Amino acid sequence: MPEVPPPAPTGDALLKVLTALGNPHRMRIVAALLENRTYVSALAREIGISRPLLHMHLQRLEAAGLVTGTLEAAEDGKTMKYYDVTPFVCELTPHTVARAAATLTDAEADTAGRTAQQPDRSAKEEAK
Amino acid sequence: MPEVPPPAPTGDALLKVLTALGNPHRMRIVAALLENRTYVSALAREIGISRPLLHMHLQRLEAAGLVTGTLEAAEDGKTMKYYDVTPFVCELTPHTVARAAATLTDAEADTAGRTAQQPDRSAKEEAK
DNA sequence: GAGATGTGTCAGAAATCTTTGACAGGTCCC
DNA sequence: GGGACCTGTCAAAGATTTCTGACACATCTC
Repeated sequence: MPEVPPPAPTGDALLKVLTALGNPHRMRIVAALLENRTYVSALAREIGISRPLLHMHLQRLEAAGLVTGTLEAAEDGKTMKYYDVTPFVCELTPHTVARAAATLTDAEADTAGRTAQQPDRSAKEEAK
Repeated sequence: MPEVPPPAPTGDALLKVLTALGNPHRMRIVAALLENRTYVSALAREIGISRPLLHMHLQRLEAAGLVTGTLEAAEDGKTMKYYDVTPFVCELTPHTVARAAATLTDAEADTAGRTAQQPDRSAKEEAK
């Protein structure tokens, strides 16, 4: 097993995780997916929301790196998208929050697209 | 130190923490307050936002239990509200999220039924 | 008194997030 | 050819959150 480094998330990454998890539906989605992986339609029926809505929520969770979706072919040939939760670990304390806040790229001028994910980060800010 | 009990936050409490922390300004507020406590007006100048806006953000953070504000009298008699960050600890993993999701009192919009339930227990300041 | 500081509140824009309904495609089985 | 499933997308409403400009009060100093 490789060394487990301190996550030390960048400000943007932590912000994405927090906004992704800060929603009742998405918390329930993680809970349902942790118990047993399923595909989109079944999950929508399970938690009682529409498919387009679930699709959006899953996209948000996946963009934050909390779940991963894989397109799989069932025996009968139908393609279904199964989702699994990522074994993420994130410790939330004043210190970790402050540390992340220091690397927040506030004016996020990312191209407006639906596949918005991990913007490149190269600038490290040096305070004081 | 004695045994540190697992926080085991209720779904609503965790949700409140996540939505409170899931905002660039509020993350920066926690960071600034961790470095040194201040009063509202000074903090507003420090991070460059208006006082009413900061007031709202602080209220949100305090409602989540992440910071605490105390009204103190300066030497010259002016009353200023100083804020400190609470030493919160919250581990974010699929398991903790799922555990919290199980106790979510989400559907608060109960159109027909009237269930006795007050998730909000805020102590009001005594009006002058 | 005026002017500086501090506190808090309020309505209303502005921006963002959530949700719905309809649409597109695909594969199977009767 | 339907249906019954699966996948995805889109535009537009609906509901929240964010933000700004005012306003109110208080104290101290000039």
